Amino acid sequence: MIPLIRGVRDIFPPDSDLWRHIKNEAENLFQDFGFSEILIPIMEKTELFKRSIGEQTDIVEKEMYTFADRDGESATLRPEATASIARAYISHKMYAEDPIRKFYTIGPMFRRERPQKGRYRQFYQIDAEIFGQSSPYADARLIIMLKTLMDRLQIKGTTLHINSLGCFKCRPDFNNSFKNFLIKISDNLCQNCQKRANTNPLRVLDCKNKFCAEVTKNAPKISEFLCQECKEHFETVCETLKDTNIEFQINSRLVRGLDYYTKTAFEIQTDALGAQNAIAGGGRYDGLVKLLGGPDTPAVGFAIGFDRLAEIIASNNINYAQKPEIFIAALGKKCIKEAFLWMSALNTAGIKTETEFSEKSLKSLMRRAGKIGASNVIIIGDQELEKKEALFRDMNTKEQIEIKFDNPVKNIMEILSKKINRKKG
RNA sequence: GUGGGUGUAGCUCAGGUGGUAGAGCUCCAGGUUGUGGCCCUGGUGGCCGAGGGUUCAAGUCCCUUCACUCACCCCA
Repeated sequence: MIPLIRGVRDIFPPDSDLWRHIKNEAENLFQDFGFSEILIPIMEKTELFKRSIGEQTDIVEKEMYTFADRDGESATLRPEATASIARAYISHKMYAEDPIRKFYTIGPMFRRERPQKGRYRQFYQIDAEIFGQSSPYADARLIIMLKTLMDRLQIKGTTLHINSLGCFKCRPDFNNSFKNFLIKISDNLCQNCQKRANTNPLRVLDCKNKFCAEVTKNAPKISEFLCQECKEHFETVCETLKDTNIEFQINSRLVRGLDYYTKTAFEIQTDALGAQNAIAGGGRYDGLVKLLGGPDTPAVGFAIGFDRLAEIIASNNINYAQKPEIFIAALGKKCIKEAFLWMSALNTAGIKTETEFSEKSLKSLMRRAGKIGASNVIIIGDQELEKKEALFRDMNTKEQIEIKFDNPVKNIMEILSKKINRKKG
C-alpha cells in the first residue's frame, strides 16, 4: 500500500456529508449577501505570494510549497486565497467595469507546517473578499456575514476578537515607539521575540510566552497612535457591530500573520480545538491591490478554516448523509431486472432510490433497507410479478399497500406526495 | 525545525514476570415456508507499523527506522 503524504487526508462519508452541508450553508448565505463565486488557480507564480503576504512572514519564509516548473519558472501551491483573488481583480481589470466586487471561494490551501490537531498541510478555506469599498460598513457587513454563518452552523462557544492595525500613515509611528519600548525590555523577552523585535515587532504582541505577555503589558498601544481616519473607521465598525447585536471584544494584542493587513483585523476564536484557537480571521487590506500593480483600491476579507469548522460541528454527531426515499427489494433474477428499470425511472424523476442487484433473502434485503435508512420499501417477488402489483411498505408506520405495475413512477409519486401533505396537515 | 505520547482485526481496545493471538462493534449468513431496526447462533477478517538482534521460543526484551498524534512555533 502506498501511504499518504504527510499532512494530507481523504474526506469521505460521513465527514464528506458534513462538509457538503457546511459548503451549502456558506454558499447560500454568501449569495444572499450578494457575493459571487470566483475560482482561482491552485498554483501561482511564487512572486505573487512573496509580494503580498510579505517576505518576512512565516508563511513565505518556511511554509510554502515552492518548486521549479519544467521551464524553470518558480511556482507555488497557494497558501491562502486573498492574493490570487486580488491578482485576478487586477489582471482582468475588473475595476474598469465595476470597481465594487464581492467574491467568495472555497478550496484547498497548502502550507508545510508540522501537522497537529486542526492543522493540516492541505487544508480548506472558505474565503470572502470585498473590493472597492473603503467604508467601515463594508468591514461590519463582512463580520456580520461571518457571524451569521457561525450561527447557522450552530457553532457555539466562540468569541470575536477585533482590533485596528492602523494604516500606512499612522502605523510607522506606533512601530517606532513600540520598537523603542522593546529595546528597553529586550533582556526580558524570549529568544524568539528578541529576533522579532527587529524583523516584525508587531508579532511580539502575539507571543504566548507568559513572561513576554507580562513585560509588554505596559507597552504602547496601537489604539493610542491611530490617526483620525483610522480611529473613526474603527469606532464605526465597533458601533455597527453593537447596533446589530454582535458580541465582540477589542483585543489590542491581535495581530495577523500576513503583512498586507491595515485598519480592521478580526479573528473568531474557540477553545474547542486545543492549541488551534482561530477558526476564522480577516481584516482590511487597503494597500494590497496597489502593491500588486493595480489601482489604489480598498479591500477587506476573511478566511474560515473549513477543517476546523467541520471538526467542531462533527462533535455534535449529527448525520448529514442522504437517505433514500425508496429501496426496492427484488427477489430473484426476473424481479431484479424489473427493479432495476423502476429504480432508473425513479432516479431520473428525481426520487432517491436504491436496490440490490444480487439475489438475497427478503430478510437480508429488508435489513439492508433499514441500514441505509430508506423511508419506504417496494417489494417485488414472483407473486407481484404475476399479479403486476408491487408491495409498497412505509418503514415507519409499517403500512403496506399495493401499487400497479403500469406507470410505477406516477403511482409512486402520488403516494409520496400524499404522505408529504399528510405530514403538513 | 524541537520535544512528549502512541503504534495488535474495518473501528474501539485486551493481551502480569517471553511459549506461536482475543473481546465488543461493524460486515456476512441463519433463527422453518417472502418482511428491517431489538435479541440469539454461527461465520469472514490480523506476516501484532517495518527492519534487525537476543533466545530452543518474542505482540511481549534490546536496537534502528517509519508512521500517526499532541504540544512548541505559526496560523485558518
